[in-house]
Amino acid sequence: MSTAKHIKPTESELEILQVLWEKGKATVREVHEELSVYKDSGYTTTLKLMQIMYDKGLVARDDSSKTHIYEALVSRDSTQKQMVGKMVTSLFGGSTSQLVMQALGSTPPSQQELDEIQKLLDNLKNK
Amino acid sequence: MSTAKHIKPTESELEILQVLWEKGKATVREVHEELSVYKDSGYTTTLKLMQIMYDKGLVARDDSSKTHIYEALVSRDSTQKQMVGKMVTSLFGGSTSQLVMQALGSTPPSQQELDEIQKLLDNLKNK
DNA sequence: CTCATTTTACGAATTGTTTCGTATCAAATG
DNA sequence: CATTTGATACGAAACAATTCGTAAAATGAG
Repeated sequence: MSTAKHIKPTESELEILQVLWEKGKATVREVHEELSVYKDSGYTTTLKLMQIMYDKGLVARDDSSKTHIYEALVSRDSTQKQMVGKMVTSLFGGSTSQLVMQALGSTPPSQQELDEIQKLLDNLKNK
Repeated sequence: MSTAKHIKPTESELEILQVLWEKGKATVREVHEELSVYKDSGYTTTLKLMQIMYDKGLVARDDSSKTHIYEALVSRDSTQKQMVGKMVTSLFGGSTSQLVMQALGSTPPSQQELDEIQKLLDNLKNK
């Protein structure tokens, strides 16, 4: 039992999870390189954060060799679900459709993305 | 121009804004009563938070009489927009449609809500 | 008017997050 | 083997968010 599902990652932890979800497995160095593109905190900061995430159970770690290899323990999907759910209750009074309308209204996606959403919508309607 | 749009309310501040959006204007006491339903921090905690929000420019305050009357300075709509935007970048790699799909997929709205979304979708497609 | 109540103000403790400096260890290079 | 390089560990500072205790001021009841 993972018991980590209800842990809410912080902003910085989310950034790191992003990278891990994308890469699957990664060293601190690799994660830090990615973050460096848009952030300028030091290497040891990333290291410390990932150690904390390990303590919290957000990531797994293979420390069989000198350079440790990390991996996300929470899935992107479940984290998205958790945070979207939180947002729906805390900001949209529980109305999922309000959130959807807000999202679609403020930054309209491309034609192709609209088609995908349409497909999902069609699916939901036939129930 | 409010200049407070880019301030990100904290979790607790959001709870207070919730009440202010609902009530329009309210005293600290009134806000605290509402929060008490599901939270058990003290009255002075709510007071302090609202004072901080005043300093930050998140709320307005009428202190012409002893009991001050507060009012939200940031709109529910713009706050939703801001937080949804943040979530899209930080959790969905910038893809609004991914957020929409996640939201629709995990807690499907009612038939009527689906129709509303469909209407918005039709609108977006004709552009 | 006096006292109890309600309110704001404010300092400060507590807790959580982010950041970095420094020590230490292991490995590679020469 | 000595030195440089690159990695982890760890403490602690800096900052932010939350919480409360206590004081002081205004109000209202008797």
